[in-house]
Amino acid sequence: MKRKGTRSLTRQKVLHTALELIDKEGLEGFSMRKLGTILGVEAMSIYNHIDNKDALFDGIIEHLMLEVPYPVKADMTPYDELWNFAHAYRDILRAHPRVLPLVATRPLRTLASLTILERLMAALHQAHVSGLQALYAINSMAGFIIGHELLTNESVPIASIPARPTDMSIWNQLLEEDYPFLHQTISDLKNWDADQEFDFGLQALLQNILKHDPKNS
Amino acid sequence: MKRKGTRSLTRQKVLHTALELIDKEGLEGFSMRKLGTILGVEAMSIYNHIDNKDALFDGIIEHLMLEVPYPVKADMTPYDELWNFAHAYRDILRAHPRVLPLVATRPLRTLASLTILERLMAALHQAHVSGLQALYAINSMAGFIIGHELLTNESVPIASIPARPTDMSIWNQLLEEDYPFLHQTISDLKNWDADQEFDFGLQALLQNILKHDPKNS
DNA sequence: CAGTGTATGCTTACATTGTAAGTTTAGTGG
DNA sequence: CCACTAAACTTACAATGTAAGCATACACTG
Repeated sequence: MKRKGTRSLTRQKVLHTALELIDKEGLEGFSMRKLGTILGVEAMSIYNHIDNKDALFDGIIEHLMLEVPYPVKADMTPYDELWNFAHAYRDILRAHPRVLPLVATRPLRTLASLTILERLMAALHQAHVSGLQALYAINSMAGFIIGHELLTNESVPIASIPARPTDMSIWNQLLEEDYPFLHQTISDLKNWDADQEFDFGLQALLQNILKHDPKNS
Repeated sequence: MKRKGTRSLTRQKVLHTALELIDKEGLEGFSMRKLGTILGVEAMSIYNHIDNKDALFDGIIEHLMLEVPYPVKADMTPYDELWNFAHAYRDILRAHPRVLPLVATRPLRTLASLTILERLMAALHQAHVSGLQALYAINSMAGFIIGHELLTNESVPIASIPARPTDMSIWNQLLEEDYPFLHQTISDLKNWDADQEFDFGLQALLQNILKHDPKNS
């Protein structure tokens, strides 16, 4: 009985394992008791390292945000810097699809990503976008990233358009006379691509955000 | 004991009351028992009208989507049609802020909003945007709307920027030397406006989406 | 109108959840 | 080596979603 009372648990280990558990079983499959079992510990022991379930979730998100790599390369244009960050952020979200509802739902209550924000502001400043405009730009981009990921992530974009070409059951019900334009795009659906769509929207946003700048650097 | 066995409950009433309950108490304050009490009925009776809690939530979302008015005016440009729809959609979301996590999280599994989709496609077609491009455009817009609303709605945009000018506690901790660009925008925060930010992003998106069309109608 | 089927509501019951409260254990500093 | 303390364990409870079975009253049948 070597593990009784022994200090083996750490906050890091709790967060890490919790993330793994959610990745595997989803949010509804998650419970403090299961987490405890995996950690080889009673559920209540976890509460020595985190305040409660909500705080645990906040910790997981912070943990995730810290993993977003900020793209640093020499002589990068502001456009590319924003573009690459957006993709890096999206990649993290896509690496943990079942955590997405958490990220989307709860505000960042931490200073963790201030550094990232500062760098984005710097990039925009370089493109002569600053102050409120820069904030608006960043928030618009962040909103788009999260929102688009929600719509795309094992789910169905607005009004039951199948995200994956596989589940086209509903589309077969579309009568040509009722929904001519939708009917017309059924054939295009096989070429639908989430990444392309993301790039489409991101490009539209960034081009307009940075267009006020005559020279692009 | 006049109400025993009497058919008083309807699916509509259940959905409507559930929406009200969530509006008032939030998602975590919601329970089948509370809903039953309000309806003057035992919790289990509700299950005669809906399959389970999840189906109830789906129903609420569908109910909400049906309330989004599609803007119809004569001689509207496609741009204005999309613009107005985006605002109508956002208005509904903002009218029920505590339902937002639901809308954001769960896919539309219903045919309810196909009509809206069809009309958006028509508008885009009028602007000579069709097929996959049109889908990408609509989904980008929808993603932006939901995502931005999530970031704005009683919450904090990426990295603890206060959505409302009121809670600026964190910003005071910003040292000028560590975050010069952020520090610089503190003074601008009092002018921060969610609506302006939304319009900023929406405009950026729509302008680029429709720019392929030389004449704007 | 009598009888019967069925949709609707009620009652009871159970497993699962988060976590408060109290107890035990084991490493650490004196 | 002994007391202190942090960490883990145990127990307990209230709240949740919902399965199963029972009761009632309305809608038809004849």
